[in-house]
Amino acid sequence: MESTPSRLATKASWLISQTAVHSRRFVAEGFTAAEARGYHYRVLAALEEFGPASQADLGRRSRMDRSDVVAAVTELESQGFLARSADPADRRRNIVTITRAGTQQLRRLDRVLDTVQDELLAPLSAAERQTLVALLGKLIEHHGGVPTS
Amino acid sequence: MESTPSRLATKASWLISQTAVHSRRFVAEGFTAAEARGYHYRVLAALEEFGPASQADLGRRSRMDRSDVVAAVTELESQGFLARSADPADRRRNIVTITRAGTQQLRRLDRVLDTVQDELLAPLSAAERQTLVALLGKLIEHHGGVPTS
DNA sequence: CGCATCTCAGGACAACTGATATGA
DNA sequence: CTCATATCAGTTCTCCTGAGATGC
Repeated sequence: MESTPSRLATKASWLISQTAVHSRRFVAEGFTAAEARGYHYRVLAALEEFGPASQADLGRRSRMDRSDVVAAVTELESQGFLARSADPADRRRNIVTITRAGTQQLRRLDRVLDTVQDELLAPLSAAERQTLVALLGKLIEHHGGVPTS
Repeated sequence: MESTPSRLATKASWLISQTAVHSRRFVAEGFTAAEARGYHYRVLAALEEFGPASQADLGRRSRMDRSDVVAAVTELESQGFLARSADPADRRRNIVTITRAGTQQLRRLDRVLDTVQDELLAPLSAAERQTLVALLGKLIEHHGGVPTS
């Protein structure tokens, strides 16, 4: 039974990346079934919560690179989950709007993520889950990624 | 001030992947300076802790795909950090051995990771860090990646 | 024969960079 | 002119798949 080098167990960077691997596996499973990817969820979530926005705004809100926003929006548009239209007030901008189908897709993906949540955090008690979420939120906030607020 | 969609803050999968992003950024910074990658560290760590091994064993121990082990070992060999030699008892196998330079490189990378640790976990108290490590370890263990034990 | 080992080719994702065109 | 926006082309890294050659 090959065991993992013990020094890795003391490195937070290793623990986090490995946890992320498991998480990604679960997410990918559910998302590919819905013909979606992580970027799609982020864009749809930002659109529903903040309303129509330019692609630059979407990128800032969902912490995505401008070029990845272009690709994600193009894909979501071809799936009918959002619409691109020129902004008459600023002709550089595209106004991106979520469609009814897009909202439904978002609900679907939300359900996928809730399922992932349960699978991923299965070994933890409710209190432990809360603690983990709080600690991770603290880290992200400190490093520039404000979660809630 | 663009804020992140609040629904994301409640999804553990998002929190973990975002934390992993920050972590990877820190690690990459230190590792590229040492001309190394994550795979290199894993291989060297396994070699030092368990001694010479075949590439298949290295893959199982460091949880790497067989094809990635090939690439990592080739790179480390060309850097002089390990040596490949044929196993006389089983001619399918390569016996991989860490060199003195490889051990030194491992120490260097260890120092990098310790620095990353401090940067990444900066906002957490010592007790919180311990809690986080324990919770993540629990998750990984449950999902098939035994850390210490 | 089945099975394990090593190797290579290449795909999927997420994150990122640089260049370009256009318009505020 | 400077800055922002949108787009395209291409890179890196990790994880993963499939196929082939060789040897147990």
